Amino acid sequence: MSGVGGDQPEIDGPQTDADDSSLGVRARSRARIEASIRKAAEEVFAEMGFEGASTSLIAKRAGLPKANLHYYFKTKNDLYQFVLRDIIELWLNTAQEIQPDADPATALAHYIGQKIDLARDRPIASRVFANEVLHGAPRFDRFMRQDLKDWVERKSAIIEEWIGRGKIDQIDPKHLFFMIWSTTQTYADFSIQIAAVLGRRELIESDYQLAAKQITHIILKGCGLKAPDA
Amino acid sequence: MSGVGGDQPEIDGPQTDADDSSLGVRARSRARIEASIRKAAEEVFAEMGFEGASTSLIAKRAGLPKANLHYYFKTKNDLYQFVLRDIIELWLNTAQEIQPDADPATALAHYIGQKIDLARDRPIASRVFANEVLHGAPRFDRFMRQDLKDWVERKSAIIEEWIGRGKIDQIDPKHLFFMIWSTTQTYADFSIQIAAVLGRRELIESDYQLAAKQITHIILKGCGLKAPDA
DNA sequence: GTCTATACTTGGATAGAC
DNA sequence: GTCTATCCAAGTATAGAC
Repeated sequence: MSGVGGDQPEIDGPQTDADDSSLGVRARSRARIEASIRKAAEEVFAEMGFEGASTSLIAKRAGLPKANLHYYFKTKNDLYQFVLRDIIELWLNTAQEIQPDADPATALAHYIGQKIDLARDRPIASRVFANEVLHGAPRFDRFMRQDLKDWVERKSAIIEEWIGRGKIDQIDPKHLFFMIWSTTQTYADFSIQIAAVLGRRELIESDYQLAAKQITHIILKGCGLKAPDA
Repeated sequence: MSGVGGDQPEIDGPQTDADDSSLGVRARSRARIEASIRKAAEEVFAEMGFEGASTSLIAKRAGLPKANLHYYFKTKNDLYQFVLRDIIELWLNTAQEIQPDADPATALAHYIGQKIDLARDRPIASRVFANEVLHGAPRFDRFMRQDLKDWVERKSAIIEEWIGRGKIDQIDPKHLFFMIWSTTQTYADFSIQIAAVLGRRELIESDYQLAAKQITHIILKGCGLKAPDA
């Protein structure tokens, strides 16, 4: 059952009406329910992992009976795929500013800021992603070997071009991405550990700000860039 | 012999591991079996998480019947604690070279190298740790809020001293540790993702070497340090 | 479309023979 | 100390009433 896109999860439900005229109200209602299921599922998958998550708990948090959830998503795996698709989209939509003609310092600073914002605003999505990868990505392989690999290669080519033009030190672009991903996502995935070390119950706004500032400073300076004028 | 599994939760005992030269035949046999159980358990916990791991699979991989495993470890949680202790020790034994009179560049470079070595040599232990933190550290809280927090505060005080003496740029020591942890451990925890992006089935020696080199370079330069003479 | 009740399966843990 | 057989709880999924 590997592959996110190979066999797409049925976001339209078990049996769509051949008749489109009934869409309106019903489809809206369905969309609302699916959204509340997705939110509950994301939380539970993040907390307990795929195996640990129980459909009954997800149903309870979404405020409907377990059997009803199985009406909307035939299997637990279908529901999981539904959640993952959302997360993949978040990932692939970052780093828009990394472009050949951009200023490297500005673009990288912006990218790091974007990733820290995601860590603060969507930590749960990040944890579902991390959990999947951590456990061997059995339901995620296609995304990583195709979409993500392509993404990195496109972005790395741009950085290579920056290097060629002498706009940035000669570093390995791919490992630079691994560095940016890890340093920023750690504030979502391992926020509990960081909060514990900082003596807090949970991270606060100034923690994220300091993190973004210091990560940006060290990486930019480490790559031979000066802080952007911003 | 009296030490039959049930009466003493192996977790908290000061009991040492494999050094069994002074023990009897029975204890030696017990230690061997416990070691094989630990190895199997570490693998299974890393792959499936705590909830997903089944004692039957652990028993199977350790080459003994399930009931027998429950003879050595009364509950799944006891076994998990047993595995965690080993990992905690690994963590707390790093960064010996971070000392007030050390050269910052040398000490940090060595620490980063040590962490990358761990990522390469003990990725499974790292993943069990990561999984525990990722899911809210329900069985790990005390370690993080006490031992680890103390550890970071001791080490951070040393770095503050370096800063005071002008040996290193003025950075936040704690967030520097978060940065070193995340950039290095990502090569264990998310090695599957990194390998996928690099187009490999698994990471190879040169990947770790390049990672260590680039992480060290960027962090040292980013902190205003020159590469150590080494 | 939604809910109640239930069938079926897996997995943690134990009893008791050897 | 070790193994077979078994109990019991939890969890996925479905049948069928409304």
